[in-house]
Amino acid sequence: MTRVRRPKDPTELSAAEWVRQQLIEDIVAGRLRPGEKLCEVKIASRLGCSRTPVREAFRHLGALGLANFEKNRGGNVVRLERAMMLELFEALAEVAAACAGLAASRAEAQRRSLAERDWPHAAAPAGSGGDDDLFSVLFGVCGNRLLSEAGATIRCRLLPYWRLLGKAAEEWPVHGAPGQAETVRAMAAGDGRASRRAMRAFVLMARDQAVRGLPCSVLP
Amino acid sequence: MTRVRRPKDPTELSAAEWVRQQLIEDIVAGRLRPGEKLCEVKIASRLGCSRTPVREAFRHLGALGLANFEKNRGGNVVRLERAMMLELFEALAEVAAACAGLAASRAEAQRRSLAERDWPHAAAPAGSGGDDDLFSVLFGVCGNRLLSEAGATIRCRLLPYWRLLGKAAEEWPVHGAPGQAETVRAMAAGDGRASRRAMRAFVLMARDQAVRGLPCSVLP
DNA sequence: CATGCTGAGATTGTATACAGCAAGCATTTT
DNA sequence: AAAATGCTTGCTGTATACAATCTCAGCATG
Repeated sequence: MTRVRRPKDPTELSAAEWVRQQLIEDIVAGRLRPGEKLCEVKIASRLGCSRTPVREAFRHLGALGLANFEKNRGGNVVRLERAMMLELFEALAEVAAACAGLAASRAEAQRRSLAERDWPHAAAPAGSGGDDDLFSVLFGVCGNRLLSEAGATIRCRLLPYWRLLGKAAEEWPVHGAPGQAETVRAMAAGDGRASRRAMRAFVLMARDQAVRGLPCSVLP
Repeated sequence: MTRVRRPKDPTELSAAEWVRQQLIEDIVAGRLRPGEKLCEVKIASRLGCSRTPVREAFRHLGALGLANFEKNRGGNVVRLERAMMLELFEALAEVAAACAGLAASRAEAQRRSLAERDWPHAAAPAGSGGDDDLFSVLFGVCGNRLLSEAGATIRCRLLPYWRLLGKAAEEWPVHGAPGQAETVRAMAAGDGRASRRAMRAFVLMARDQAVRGLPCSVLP
């Protein structure tokens, strides 16, 4: 893998933090693939720092659920099994539904802004980094940082697989748009119950499509 | 603070992990109080290890939201403000409601076992460590590890303040029991919608009582 | 041929050394 | 006297050294 050096900009970014961001990006973007071994020394030399910041970053990845580490045996990028992916989607559905429900009861101005946007692409686990898709905006206006973070974390864990959907993901906007639009309408109208229901259904539909789309070789 | 040494039992517990557990217990039990400064050197010497494992534990506390760390300036045990406590309770209500809803749709045997227990004390943020209160059991039977963990984490962040409620907490079982019983009944009956509603109302009631009970000196 | 042992190499866990940042205090300057 | 400046001290961030543990090829043995 190509060697990267951290920009020599000592402003506000410790090596540990930089490494952490770098590794998360690498995992989400698929440069570090599910199941891949994470070796402190190799990562450290690739990123041009010592093992210490790498270790701290590793522990953070572990806390986020993006990697597994066993004592004295190093770690791997988490490789989801079907059951776990179903759980992740289920949890995402619940958290997103809760966010939608709360968002529906927030200040009307914010909600109106939701209805007026045009939503770029489907949002289920969705666009790799852009922060203007349904979820990112939803998490922004729901008014509860904890739910937002929980949702964002869960989404992060699904993203590595999103890329692998390939063609199936291309069809997403087509099938996803109606559910997404319905959710947005309900939120804009301030109907909490309908928002929850629509959001939950939307994510669960995404789940079915994703689980169907991934062959057993990548999702055992 | 009294000096503690980790048991010299090399079975399956790295120093870092031990320190982490120790610090979490200290925070939840109030031995390390909200706002208290966390100094690597002092903690390390108190726990009889070097700074390295302590640093890793610190990062983990940060990820859990139990402590804040600023670059080059060390950290403190998180001190909640009223607004944040409200957010935590709100998030807990949503997550617990989701768990209750899911639990209501799981295998009947598990649900029946819920109805037959007798519930020791109220459960809102509740009992410091026991794992037989409503929440712990709920998280166990809801069948979704992610929601369980999210809920447990949020609860952990509230626990340090629970202790401070003092007399108000004593009254808890009285006011809390009805809502709790209703929630359990609904889950045992397999009524998802009622389970969610009852659980949400139950936690939000706990919130109001907690926020009322804490003076401004401890909850700015 | 299968099985178990062994020792070298690799990798992690922990301790320590060193450098850099931050806050407080004393001294100087106006 | 008040403000500015430069030390001093304590702490954190990172690198590196050392110890403990795991892995696995190679060999002996049944």
